[in-house]
Amino acid sequence: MTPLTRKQREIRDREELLLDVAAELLVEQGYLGLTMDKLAARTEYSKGTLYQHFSSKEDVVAGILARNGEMRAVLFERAATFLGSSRERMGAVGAAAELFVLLYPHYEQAERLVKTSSIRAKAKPERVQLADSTEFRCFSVATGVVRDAVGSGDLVLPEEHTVEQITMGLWSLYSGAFMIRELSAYLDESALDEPVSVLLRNHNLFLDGAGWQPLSTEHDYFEVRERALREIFPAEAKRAGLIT
Amino acid sequence: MTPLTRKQREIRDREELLLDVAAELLVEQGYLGLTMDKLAARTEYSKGTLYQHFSSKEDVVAGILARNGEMRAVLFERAATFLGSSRERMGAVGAAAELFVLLYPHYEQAERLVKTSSIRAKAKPERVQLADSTEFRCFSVATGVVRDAVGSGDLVLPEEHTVEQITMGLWSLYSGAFMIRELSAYLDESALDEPVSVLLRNHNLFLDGAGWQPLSTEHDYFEVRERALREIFPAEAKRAGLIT
DNA sequence: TCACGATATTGACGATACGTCAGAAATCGA
DNA sequence: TCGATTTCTGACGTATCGTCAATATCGTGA
Repeated sequence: MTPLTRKQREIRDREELLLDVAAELLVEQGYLGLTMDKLAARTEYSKGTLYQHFSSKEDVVAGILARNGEMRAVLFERAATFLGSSRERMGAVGAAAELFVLLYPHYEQAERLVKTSSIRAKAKPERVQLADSTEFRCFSVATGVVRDAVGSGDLVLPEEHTVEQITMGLWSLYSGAFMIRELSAYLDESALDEPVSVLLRNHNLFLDGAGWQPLSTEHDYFEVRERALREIFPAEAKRAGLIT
Repeated sequence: MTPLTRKQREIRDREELLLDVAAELLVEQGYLGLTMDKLAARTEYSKGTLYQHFSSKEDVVAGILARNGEMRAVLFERAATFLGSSRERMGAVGAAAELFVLLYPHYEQAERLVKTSSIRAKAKPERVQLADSTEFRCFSVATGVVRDAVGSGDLVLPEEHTVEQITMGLWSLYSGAFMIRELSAYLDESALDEPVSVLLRNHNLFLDGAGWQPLSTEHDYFEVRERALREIFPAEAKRAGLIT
């Protein structure tokens, strides 16, 4: 790595600023309210300059996704270092996922947009790939924990099942819960007032179903979650209001 | 209900046509490629006429969602009439969910868009509510089956758990799997080649974890799925290629 | 310090798409 | 048949995207 010139640093910093302001706009006014003219006005750069960074409005959204995806991957990787049984480590990874959606509430919106194929198609391929790769890193971290569980004997895979399948089940449980949580903002009156504690309970049911030891009936995974947050993410969890 | 006049029928039929063509455009060219001018040109109506039906482009997408949502709700309601144990009936509901995504592949795309708040905000509130209510009907059908299971003693809810929570877990498993399936179109190389059989396996793990009798270790739920499709949805399942 | 070529920035502009509305066309009723 | 009413139409005003010729800034060597 050669050191960056001043100019290169300026450009990198400017891109950060642009993404910050774009994320703000996305939260405040949604996808349709995020316009290149507004972004230019708020950042006090011209539209031409914006287009030196991003090929299109959709590319801006992909940029937001890629940047926050990187943060999520880092959280997942840190979570996997939690000291404990394999199932406890998976609990820590779940806690990281939870923490992430609280810290970056606009991520899901950007994700949904970039997963819409016609929007994805207009973003720079490199940026889309970068965003995808951060998601893949997260998935890999989780799969690694499942694999460790199989290796240590904590988890005996039922016949025909694979480690990826278990990961995919958990992944689905989390993404479904987060989606419902976000939606409940306008659906409000649902019998599911506390999506997050529901989430950990379902995480436990699923892993119990797979026979991953120790079962939730024998171990307090709510306590594990709390401990993981305190030990690995003290600052972030405080910021998100998950611990005091 | 008073009978519809000829004019009213014409208008209703026209709306069907508009939604058909709009769904076509959405599939072919995506959200950004679906334009009101194209829709007008293809249907040979003028833009003014389009706007007598829909308040905006976003409203068109919500219209697609509401119409297909209605079909999904009907499939779910039929599935719940499957004769068998409570857990077998839930298997039938899962099969309906699977069938639906195969029959209406564009539904998910429309759903993702309408769940994006700024897009939802531009559609007619009645139409959005209609789309929401069809989803709620599906959720209710599933919850009803869980409740029956509790009533019959097939399922003893673990302490602090609720029927809605079980439904939400299953719902998440399905929506997560469908999302990944759709995405794998461009992510391709994943260790998850057969998202759907993975799905039923995860469905089983989750319900086993909840202790819903009879457990998948004691009963062949792949056979149940097959039977449900043949008995309740013979025509649709054939069309989707799930049975021959 | 200044001059000059290279690089970065700007904002006006063309193109496209949305949503509207005044006028044209079709329908209805007497 | 003809006027009233409803429906339909597409040209138009506005907004936003993405471009590019013109302008400003920067870096460097005399």
